[in-house]
Amino acid sequence: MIVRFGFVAMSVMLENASPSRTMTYATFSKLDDREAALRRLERIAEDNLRTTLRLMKHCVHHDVFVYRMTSKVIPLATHDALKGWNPYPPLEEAMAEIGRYAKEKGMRLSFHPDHFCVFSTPRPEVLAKSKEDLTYHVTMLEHMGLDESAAKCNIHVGGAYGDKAGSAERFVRQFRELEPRLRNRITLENDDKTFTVRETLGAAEAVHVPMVLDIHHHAVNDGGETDGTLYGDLWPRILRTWTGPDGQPLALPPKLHVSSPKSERDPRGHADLVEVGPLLRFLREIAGSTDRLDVMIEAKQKDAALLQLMADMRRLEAEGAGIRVIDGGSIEIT
DNA sequence: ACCTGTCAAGTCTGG
DNA sequence: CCAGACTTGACAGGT
Repeated sequence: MIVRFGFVAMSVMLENASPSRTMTYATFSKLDDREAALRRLERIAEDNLRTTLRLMKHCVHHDVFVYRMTSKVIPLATHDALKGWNPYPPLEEAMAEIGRYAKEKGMRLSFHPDHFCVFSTPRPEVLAKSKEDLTYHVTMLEHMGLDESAAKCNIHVGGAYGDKAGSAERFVRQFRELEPRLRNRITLENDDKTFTVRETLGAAEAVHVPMVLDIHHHAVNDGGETDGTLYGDLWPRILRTWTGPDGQPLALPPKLHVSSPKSERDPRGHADLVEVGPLLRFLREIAGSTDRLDVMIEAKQKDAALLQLMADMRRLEAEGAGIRVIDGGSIEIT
């Protein structure tokens, strides 16, 4: 099994490399020339896209081909007071360049809309806002020229509202009503408080989208599953969500999210780095089940955490741990 | 240059 | 029923 590693949004190694620069609405609304203010937002967005491309080159330099872009590319993109603003035309070239570079280098790009994208909500206005938010992310991928087989948006099922089963059903119902353009862009991830692996998997199967397994979320919200049910039942079903109707693997390999608990006091928080031991144990358990796997590192130290993890992998390789480090961003479990 | 409070958002909890 | 917690990186405004 070939495993590629990636990281999220920003680098702690590069200087002045935030892809999430912004302007608050308070500042925007104080500017008296609205058109000029909009141009300023567009300029910030363009800078964020240039920085995103710079981060992608940084990835490739380190043999990293899995990268999640920040959701905060276009400041105030979905703000209610900016309805009617079309920020995309001036950003088209910058977005196209990102897509071209990703395809040229074989990079897997993704988005993870924040927890405000909730298709289980009972509130129509929140559902409408969720559609808007997802549309924003999908529109960017479209402008990048990355089709739905190449780039996805990962979300959670959402809130439980005191009735988890009913909320899951509402998720499925409301999700099915989405335009195919949005539906076909989704992956679903188990969360750390509410929807467990089994519950998320049920929803993913019902709406026919791939499921991303977050092993840290599972550790703190396991729904009483054992290793036996995880490896014997749930994981094979998760893998099946990454195949087409013909049973053939999708273009995108299955994806895993990995992080380590921040502390005993805050077990759900993300630590600076990722512990190599538990991750490697998991990878070994599933090594025979798929040829390829992409692992998203979600650590406070971002790219530095990925580099440290790879250094740990090299050490284990030298100790004869049955892994082969292929390059700076991928390993083979043998 | 640095520090503290605020911002975005929706859900959930405590009072 | 409403205020505050939660989460995160960056702004905004003060020193």
